[in-house]
Amino acid sequence: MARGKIQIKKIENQTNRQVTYSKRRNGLFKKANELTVLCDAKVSIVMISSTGKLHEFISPSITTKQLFDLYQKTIGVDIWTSHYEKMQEQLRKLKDVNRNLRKEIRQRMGESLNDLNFEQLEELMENVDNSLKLIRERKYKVIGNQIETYRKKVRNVEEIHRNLLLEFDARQEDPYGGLVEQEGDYNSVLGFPTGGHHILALGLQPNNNHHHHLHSGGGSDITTFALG
Amino acid sequence: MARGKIQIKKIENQTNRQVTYSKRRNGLFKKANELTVLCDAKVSIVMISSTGKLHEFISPSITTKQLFDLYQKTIGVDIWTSHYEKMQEQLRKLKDVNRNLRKEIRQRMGESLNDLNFEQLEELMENVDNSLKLIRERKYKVIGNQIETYRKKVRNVEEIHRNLLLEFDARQEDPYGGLVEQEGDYNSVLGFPTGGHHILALGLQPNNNHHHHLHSGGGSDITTFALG
DNA sequence: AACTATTTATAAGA
DNA sequence: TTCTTATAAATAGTT
Repeated sequence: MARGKIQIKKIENQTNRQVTYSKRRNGLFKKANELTVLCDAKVSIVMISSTGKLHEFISPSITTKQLFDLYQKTIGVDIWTSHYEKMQEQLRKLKDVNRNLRKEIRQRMGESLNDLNFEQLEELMENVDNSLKLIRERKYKVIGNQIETYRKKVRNVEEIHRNLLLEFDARQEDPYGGLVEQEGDYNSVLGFPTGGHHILALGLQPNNNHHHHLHSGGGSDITTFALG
Repeated sequence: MARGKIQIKKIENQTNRQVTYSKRRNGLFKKANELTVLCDAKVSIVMISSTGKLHEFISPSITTKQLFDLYQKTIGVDIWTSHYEKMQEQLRKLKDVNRNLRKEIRQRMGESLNDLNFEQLEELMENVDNSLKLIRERKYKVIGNQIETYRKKVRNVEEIHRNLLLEFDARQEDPYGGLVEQEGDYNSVLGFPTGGHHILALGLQPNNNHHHHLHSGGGSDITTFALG
């Protein structure tokens, strides 16, 4: 539009084409900006040059995505948008449900009771009381199970004990081997890594007031034990 | 740009603004079209006027959607997809939180206790027990408030009653007017549409066994009342 | 919408 | 790319 009129048709010279693209792109963006300001409009320009380069103009008051969302809403609904809106709706509902669940818990914990009237409080109390009973019941059942388990373990230990005694009687003439080496079995049977000791330790505790010393060799020295 | 230079700032006159918008929009689209042809480029322009109207230009060789898809691919950060994935993540988390909240409630209701061990049951029981105390406290407070409210109403009624008796005494000589006309007040003060009657009806009941008659003129006639 | 005096954009050259 | 500048095009204000 200067130094001679031109035909509006593709510029075949590649360099010229790129120069013109650059110049006119600037011109277009400048005009778009003026339009934005003068007319309080929102403008988005996206362009891709013949070499594949992308340039965009967007009014300062908006983002390309926002404008595109608006465009979709106005022109027609595409799949993505409807999917997106469904997800938003779902999110909203979940948050709502969540809030209500939290409120229910708070009320069951004795908080946020201000909007409940007398009848509702009465109902809540009865409900929580029932729950308490159920939990207590369950607890007793768990205790019962544990007792039963221990009872079985004890029976097992007693059985082993009996067998050991029999074995001990059988080996009266053989002083080697016997109770001491077997002690480990008690613990493993009880399922106590260390605590198993207690059962034996409580009943029989070394009395340290007596200065006793372990002798090597067989003798009449006896370590004394006192009840703890 | 003609008949005088203009400042690039919002045109305040609404009509001028719309005229300019229309003219410049045409100019912009014409330039965009020239750019498309001359430089073999792809151009999309989407604009929304200050009145909310949407206009678009798109190069003949492409659709707006295609160009936006290209835009996404080129800009890379793929605004829709990342947004979409964030939403899905958010949804997933919310559902998770939701499930946990429901489980907590069920446990507080004495259900789904199977995965709790003895200590956890003990803790839960204590917790629910505490909650129960809080709710009971609140209930008592609500009861207390109600009692207080009624106490005030009763006091109010008593006050009115006293005043009526005084008035009644004062009108000993005037048998006209008095108790009957005032009866309506009792009800309204108590806030009972019908029940209010009881309180007074019990205390003060005309004894119909005595055939009493209201005399005109001052006299010593006294209506007698008996406890109901 | 059309007109037109001016401003602005820009093609070609440097 | 940028600058220059002659000239084409756009457009502000008016009718």
